[in-house]
Amino acid sequence: MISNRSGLLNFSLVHKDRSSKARAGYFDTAHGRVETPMFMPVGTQGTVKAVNKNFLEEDIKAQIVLSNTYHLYLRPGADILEKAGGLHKFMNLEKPILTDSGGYQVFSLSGLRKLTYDGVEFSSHIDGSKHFFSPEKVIQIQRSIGADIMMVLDECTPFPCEYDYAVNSTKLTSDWAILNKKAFENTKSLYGFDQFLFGIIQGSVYKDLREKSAMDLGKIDFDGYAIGGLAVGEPANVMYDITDFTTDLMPENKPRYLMGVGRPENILESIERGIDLFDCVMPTRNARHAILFSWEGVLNVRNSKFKDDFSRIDENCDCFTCANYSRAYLRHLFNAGEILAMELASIHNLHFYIELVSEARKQIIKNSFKEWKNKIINKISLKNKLEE
RNA sequence: GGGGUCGUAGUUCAGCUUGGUUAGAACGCCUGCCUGUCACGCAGGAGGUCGCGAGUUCGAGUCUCGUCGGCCCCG
Repeated sequence: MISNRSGLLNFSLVHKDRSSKARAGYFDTAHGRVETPMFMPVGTQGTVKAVNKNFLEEDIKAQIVLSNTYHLYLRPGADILEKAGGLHKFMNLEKPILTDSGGYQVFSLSGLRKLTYDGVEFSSHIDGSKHFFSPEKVIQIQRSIGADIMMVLDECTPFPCEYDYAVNSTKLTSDWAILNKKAFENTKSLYGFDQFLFGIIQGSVYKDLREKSAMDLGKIDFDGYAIGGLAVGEPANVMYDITDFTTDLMPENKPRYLMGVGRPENILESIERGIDLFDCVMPTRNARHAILFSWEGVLNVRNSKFKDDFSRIDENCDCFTCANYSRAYLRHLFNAGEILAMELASIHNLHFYIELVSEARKQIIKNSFKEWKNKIINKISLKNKLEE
């Protein structure tokens, strides 16, 4: 049965941690189940950069991938995606897909943009052509994409952000949320399966605005709720504080998604504060820049000390890269500018991120999350200090 | 043997005509950064007795002479 009503996503809590707000759960989409906490690899342009389908599914074990409305709208365009039968068929991925609305791009590519109550006018980073995004337009595009989970159009405030600006911005995001929901209800899935809609709570670093935003959005029955506007340059303790504050105001029976976060330690701290979903470019972008994550901390595999280090990146990792190649070989590939370097590093980093959240889930169910989290974070930061 | 030409950073070169702060570039090397991805990107750093020796000059990578080495041409 296809529905164009939100509030129908089946999210089940499997276990709640006794000593923190951490929770383990799952939800189902037409393209499969997502176990939470979960990390979503970022596939902005309909591809997780440098990683093919086989590795994504079988080695990395991604359960859901994030893509992007702004980028797919500009290229290849909604018409091509419709002709292809949606993004799943186009990129040949039978996994759940969540699409960001483009709200972040409006903020991050803000060189040329004009915000009004009706939407945002912006110019393409590709050819400079002018375009207009409204809540309705963004829903329509996400229908063409066929994302399992669509995100509302919002305004992502920068950091620092003046209080007065944040007040107006948060109000705009709340007003847009209503329009997003209406557009969602007035349109239908194009490809024969249910799509869901998540709202985004804004409010910058101001608790009263976060509270207002959470209340406004809470009145609208979204399938899940995201916290936006964090990890944009504010100190980590501020991010944790706002996250902790905001999750208390979010429905318990719906997925909570902290957008754009983050470093491994950010993710663990946020799981502790009640977050279920994450996405971040860090494992993939940093992989392409030779930064590898591991259970022992971070290493820059371009460093000369690895030139004759034939050990694996991480003794405790069983990803394809670690099973087959050494640090010295990775360093050689990066130094030589070989494409394989980015592929192998991306596979490893994504494998690590997904294993990190999967292990967190197991620890939550075992009621040992907090101890485990402290141990892991100490290990990672101790190693990072030794590196200095 | 005679003539020409070139010797400057690890590499390839610029600077010399017209002498003047701390001799530059590219690549390479080293290090750091990256949080709802436009970008195999961005930022920084180390590295040179300017082949060697004299001379002219207040001052020489630059002008003069010698010398050593590479390459080319003529015998």
